[in-house]
Amino acid sequence: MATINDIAKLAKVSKATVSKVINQHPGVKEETKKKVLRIMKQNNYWPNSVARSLSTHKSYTIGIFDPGRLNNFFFREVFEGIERVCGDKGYDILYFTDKKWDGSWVDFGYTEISKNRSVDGVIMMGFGRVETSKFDALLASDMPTVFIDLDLVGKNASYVTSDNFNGAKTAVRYLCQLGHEKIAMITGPNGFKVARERFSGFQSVLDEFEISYNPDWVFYCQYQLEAGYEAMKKILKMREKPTAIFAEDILAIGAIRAIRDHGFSVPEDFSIIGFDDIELSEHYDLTTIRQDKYMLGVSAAELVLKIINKKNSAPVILKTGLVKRATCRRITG
Amino acid sequence: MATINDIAKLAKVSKATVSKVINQHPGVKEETKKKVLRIMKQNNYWPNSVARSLSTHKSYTIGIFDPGRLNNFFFREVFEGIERVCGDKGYDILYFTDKKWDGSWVDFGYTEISKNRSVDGVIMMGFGRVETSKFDALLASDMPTVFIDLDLVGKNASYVTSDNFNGAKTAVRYLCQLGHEKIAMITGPNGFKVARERFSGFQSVLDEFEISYNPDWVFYCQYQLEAGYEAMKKILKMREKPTAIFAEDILAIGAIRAIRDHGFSVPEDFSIIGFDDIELSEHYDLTTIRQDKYMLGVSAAELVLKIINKKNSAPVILKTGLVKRATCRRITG
DNA sequence: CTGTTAGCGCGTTCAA
DNA sequence: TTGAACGCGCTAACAG
Repeated sequence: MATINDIAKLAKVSKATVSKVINQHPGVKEETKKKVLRIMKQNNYWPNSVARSLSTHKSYTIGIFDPGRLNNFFFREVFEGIERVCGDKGYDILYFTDKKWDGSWVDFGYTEISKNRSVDGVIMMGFGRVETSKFDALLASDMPTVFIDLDLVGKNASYVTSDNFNGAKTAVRYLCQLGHEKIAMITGPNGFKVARERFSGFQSVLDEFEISYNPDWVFYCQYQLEAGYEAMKKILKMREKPTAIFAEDILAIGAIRAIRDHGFSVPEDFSIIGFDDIELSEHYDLTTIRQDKYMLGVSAAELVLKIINKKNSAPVILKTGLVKRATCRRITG
Repeated sequence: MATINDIAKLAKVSKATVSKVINQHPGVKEETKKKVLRIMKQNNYWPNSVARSLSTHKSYTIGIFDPGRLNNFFFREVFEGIERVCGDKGYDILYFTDKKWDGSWVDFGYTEISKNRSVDGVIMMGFGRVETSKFDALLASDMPTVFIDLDLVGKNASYVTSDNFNGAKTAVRYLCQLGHEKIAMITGPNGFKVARERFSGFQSVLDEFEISYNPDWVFYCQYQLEAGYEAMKKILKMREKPTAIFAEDILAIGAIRAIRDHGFSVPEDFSIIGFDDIELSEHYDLTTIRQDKYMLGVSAAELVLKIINKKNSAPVILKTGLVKRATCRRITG
């Protein structure tokens, strides 16, 4: 690979001059500029980005921390949005792997890892739990940071999220309007921020419709199909059963499978409404609340670039929408 | 962030000594080593990887080119395997985004992009078409490279793939053994290497069972559910219909949906066998040939690391397996 | 065993 | 308008 020195010699100028044309600095005679550019083309030269990073402290790279390893129906779509924006702006993506040998990310610190690799900013996704202390250093640092679905702000940190509270309200309200008064909720771990917000929306609508809240009909579980399945099995064993269930998509799908496996059907016996609208949901004809995952990624990337460029860093909250499919029906009191 | 100089001063040694303890070079007195290590800990110091890359020409980073942008049921799982191995070995992953502004990857060249970013090796995935010319430069270069599902070898290049030919044979043979003699195939674009191999396997078994080959029952289409749906619609309109269909999973699922939408059922009216065993397949209870996608990723990452370390670089071909579920039935001649 | 010195490839003053 | 010289943080001979 040719270096800036090679080009300088071939063009019979100093490397400083070459550097100036590369970076489009003014103060280079048009003639020599042309010449340098030509030599660069001829030698298929492109400045080495590592050396450049070392001296500019800028890498045109966005780091991503993602404990879910993309093994998740949700964040895969988010990733697409991030990729699109980064590509358009000339950034590549550094996906931080989870190193076993150094005690993993948390022990070493997100800030250190990011600075060490000289990424220009980081996106934190898939950290659902509400234990913000491990992010303290990052929030206090000057590393441009954007959290997805965790409303943390800091010196150079902000977040993007869907409007979980209102999305949940839309879901439950829809159920109520169809005549349901006995509504269960199967949701994520109690420690998860998004799960809490959705639960708040759920309760809020119950109040609104003056429906009494039954704690036996609320299930907290891991975000896995099997967990939704098990929760539904418990519901099926109750003497007093709900007529409708609100659950995040993957859990809703688990519930649907449990219902079918036990000889019941959807929506005849139970109405189900989801939250997320993951790809799988369409295959189950699941009525659900759609989160625009691609836009979540786009927004996160755009926001981190804004912070990098010292523009505003206001959090972004995305609207959700009701997607009516076939798992909810009207019931008559 | 502390630098090696800061540590050297604090420890009252030269930075060369610090460098030696960092890199675990022999020839440092145990005592000074302890001291340096202690100072490093105290100052939360970790060597800057960019500077280190500049002087060592090694970055502990594996690059990935993936035109499918992970927006694909298949490569998402592959990615997990890559991530696992890279993480265990201390490598991060640089995901090359598709830049619009520089004429995209192909115009600028995979080799240049890789060298420019100083990645230690690259994995090429999701390049299905058989147009190998655009890889010529990469194959001739000394950049350690591993292709997934494209049997290209070069100076420092090799590949991993599933045994598509034998996998396809297993699938079709299973159908034949169930008594099917009228078998259609819905497959990917004719230009795709994996599609060709599977088609060869298909034909091979037809010969083996002395079944005449009917070209009207072979459909080439994009790897999209809708394409499988449309192909099946055509089959449904034929007067002489096959009794079984062999198709890659996403196409098989499209076919199943078409069959159901038109009032027929699986496997009563048509037996369907897939290839891939993507996540979605289980939800359709699709009998299929499983590719170990996670292992494909693991193997690719291990192979590229071997090449980097000048070990052997023999191609890896992974076995496939038959996963019996509910979409195939025995028929009586 | 330890320190000095010279790069790695590029950006950026500051003179000329 | 151009170039010499220094610095980014670290590694790698080579001396001492």
